[in-house]
Amino acid sequence: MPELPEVETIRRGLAQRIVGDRINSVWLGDKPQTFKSPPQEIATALEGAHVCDVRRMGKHIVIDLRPSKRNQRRLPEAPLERQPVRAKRAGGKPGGASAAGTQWIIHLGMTGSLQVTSADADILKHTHAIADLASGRQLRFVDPRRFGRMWVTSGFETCGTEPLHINEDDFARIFHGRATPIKSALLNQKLLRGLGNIYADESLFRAGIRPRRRAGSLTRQELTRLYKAIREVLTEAIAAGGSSISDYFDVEGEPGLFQTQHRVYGRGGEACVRCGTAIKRIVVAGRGTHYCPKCQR
DNA sequence: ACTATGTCCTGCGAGC
DNA sequence: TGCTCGCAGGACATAG
Repeated sequence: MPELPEVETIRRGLAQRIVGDRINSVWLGDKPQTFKSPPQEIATALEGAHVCDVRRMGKHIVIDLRPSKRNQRRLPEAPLERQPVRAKRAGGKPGGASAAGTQWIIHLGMTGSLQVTSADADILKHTHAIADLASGRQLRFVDPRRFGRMWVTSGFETCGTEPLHINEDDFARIFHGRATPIKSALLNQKLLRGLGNIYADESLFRAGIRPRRRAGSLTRQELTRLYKAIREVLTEAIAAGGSSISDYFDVEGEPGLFQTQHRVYGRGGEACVRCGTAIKRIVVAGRGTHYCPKCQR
């Protein structure tokens, strides 16, 4: 399941391969829920567009496009998403630097992947979109379980703060007064964006905090440990090219390596790497949750 | 306003 | 061997 490190790995691979290229034509599949904009609108926005940049916001991939001359008509602005309660209004620049351009937004969901292939490569089952590039290659979106989504917009904004950008004080503030389990809070993209089930479990293990602890009950010392643990885990995972569990591969079809570094995720019943106690598996927020009952309090 | 839960979707592995 | 069943989970809708 692509979380921040996997999406970042994909972003880097994509940026290397498609920035500067142009989209000649687009094929979109017949699964309507994959497309959050009308398919015709996506096709119009993409066809002829020049790829300026590939960025990441949380788990979203943002492909910045300069529309073709023919299609300069502006897309509707992104609907204003409800602001998280404690989010401060960022100083008033409306839309941001690229508001003038078009953005192709892709969320990979659980099993989504993006591949840059030659035009004659076999088309995998569950391929939902293909963009023909001027270089002769194709950018393909494949997603067996169809939790992934794509759409086009301008001035894409999303709630939550990047866990690798936030400072420690703001991090601590996010959890203040919350009764929900800390694991649930970590998965809430409106608070922090980019953490998913794997890295939430791994971060809590490194911080020595039980997943069911009420978020608001964490001491400042624990929050400091958690802040550092998250940064450490994400940084290491990005360096390893992400974790390959089930369907994850980067744009070249290469798996990540971080799964060998998992200390609790997917290790229910096995011995804790630190103390040897059996790792417990419980369900929190409807998600499989793994922790060491001795190391995590 | 916050929190918890059900829903979507397919592949895979366990069990018989 | 071949079948059924249950599980995996990110984001969103809905209910409490």
